[in-house]
Amino acid sequence: MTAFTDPRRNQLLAALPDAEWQGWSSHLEWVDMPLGQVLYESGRTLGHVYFPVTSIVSLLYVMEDGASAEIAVVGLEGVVGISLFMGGESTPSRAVVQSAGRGMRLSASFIKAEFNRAGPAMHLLLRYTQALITQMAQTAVCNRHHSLDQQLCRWLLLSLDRLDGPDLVMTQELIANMLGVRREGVTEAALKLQTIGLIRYVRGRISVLDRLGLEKRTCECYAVVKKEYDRLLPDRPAV
Amino acid sequence: MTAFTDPRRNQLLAALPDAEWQGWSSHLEWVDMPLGQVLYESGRTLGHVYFPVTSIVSLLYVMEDGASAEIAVVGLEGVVGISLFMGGESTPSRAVVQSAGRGMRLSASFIKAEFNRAGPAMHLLLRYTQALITQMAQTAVCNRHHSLDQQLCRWLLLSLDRLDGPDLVMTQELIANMLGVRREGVTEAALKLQTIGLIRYVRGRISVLDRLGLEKRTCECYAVVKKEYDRLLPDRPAV
DNA sequence: ATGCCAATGTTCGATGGCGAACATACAAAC
DNA sequence: GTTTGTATGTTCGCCATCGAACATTGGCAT
Repeated sequence: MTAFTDPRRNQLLAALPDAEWQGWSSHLEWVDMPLGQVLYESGRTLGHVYFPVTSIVSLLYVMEDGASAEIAVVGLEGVVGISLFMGGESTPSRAVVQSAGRGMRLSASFIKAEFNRAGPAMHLLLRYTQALITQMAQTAVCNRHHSLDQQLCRWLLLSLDRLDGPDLVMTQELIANMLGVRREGVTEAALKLQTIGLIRYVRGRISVLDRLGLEKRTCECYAVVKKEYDRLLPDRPAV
Repeated sequence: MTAFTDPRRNQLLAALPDAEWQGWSSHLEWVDMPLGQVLYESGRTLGHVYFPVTSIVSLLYVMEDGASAEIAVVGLEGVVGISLFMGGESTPSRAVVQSAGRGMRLSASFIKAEFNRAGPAMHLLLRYTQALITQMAQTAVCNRHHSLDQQLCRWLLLSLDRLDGPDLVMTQELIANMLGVRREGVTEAALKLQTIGLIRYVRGRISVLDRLGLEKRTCECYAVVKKEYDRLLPDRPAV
């Protein structure tokens, strides 16, 4: 079983105490998560929660006029569908697979039952939810104050953290949709990054050449969020 | 006991089943919440959670350069300090009293213990947290896509919903700080609103004359958030 | 190999908000 | 009534992003 097919590459599943993991593993099922798949739609009740393993999922809000904005991103560090255990059953946002891959899912009834046991799994999911809240808050701040350049760097880093290698399969058009800006704006920003040697891209494939350079160029938002995830979600099971 | 001094004007306290309320009431204490008071600071562990009764609290992020942006607002419908029961103990944001008034507070240890009983109080707090998440998400969207004009309307409406009358005690300078924009921008937007007769203001006191007019002028974000609060937090105790 | 289409590159004027500087006006204190 | 400080009003040039229109390029299908 390689790192790519180990379900516990997902850090929430990895952080689950063994006792819980025993119970969960027979209920977890692999799902393919192709690019563009909509895991859930605004206002719709969810049937499952999804633990991305090699995929990345965007939470985004689609406005009445069709424009959109990314609210947060979920990858191997988290879970999609928190409204199931938070009690609301749905949210006004949409979840779309932003980077194809695989993940594990659990039925709504199972995760709710496990959550309501009020044990370590619940506390783990709640700490994850708080980290997600931080990401959303920082997205709001970033949208207010930072340049497209900086936001692109932040977005690339957030994606990179959730992938295995330095390559993202992602057109500028899609990035623009996520960030809620024009495609041309992304083109210009990406050109600058390529010119100074931080990235290289060809038709929908972006390679990050200089990760540190991106970190220097982005705003504080990236570090704030990363630090908070690290603080709230230690790598190994907590007793 | 007037509406102003009834602790259960706070809608979370009101929604608490009587059994829980019995246990809580002796631990709740009134606190004055003067304008500008910092309830908690970024990264600091909290000593209490606060249930605003007549006050309004802003959650905001202060950047390294001193600029700020409001992430969400909490009034009689909610509680300040969710990180205590979410398990993180702190957040990277700051909570500041935006509109002076009173509130009730509970010690960190008490609220954590109550939450961990995993009963109706926990589920109520979690549903509130989900509503707050929606507000944050919509703030991110609004910051990305909507004009200062629309955002000012949204902000006025959010404040109005948490107050008793049509008057806000609030300078344009402070509003600008919350929204993360320049004071001059707020002045211009407010002038327009005053010219068309939606509001009237004099030196730090804003009177809303035409609430419906504001609702027509603001973006969809306001309605999305309001609808979600109404859906997640029914007025009366849930069994 | 050719054609086609998705992806990227380029340019234009328009616009909303910024930063700075300064003017006015109200209200409370003296 | 005068003073003083806070609150609001006004202006100007600047810049990032927008919206639209169009050019170029790379890779896949046939």
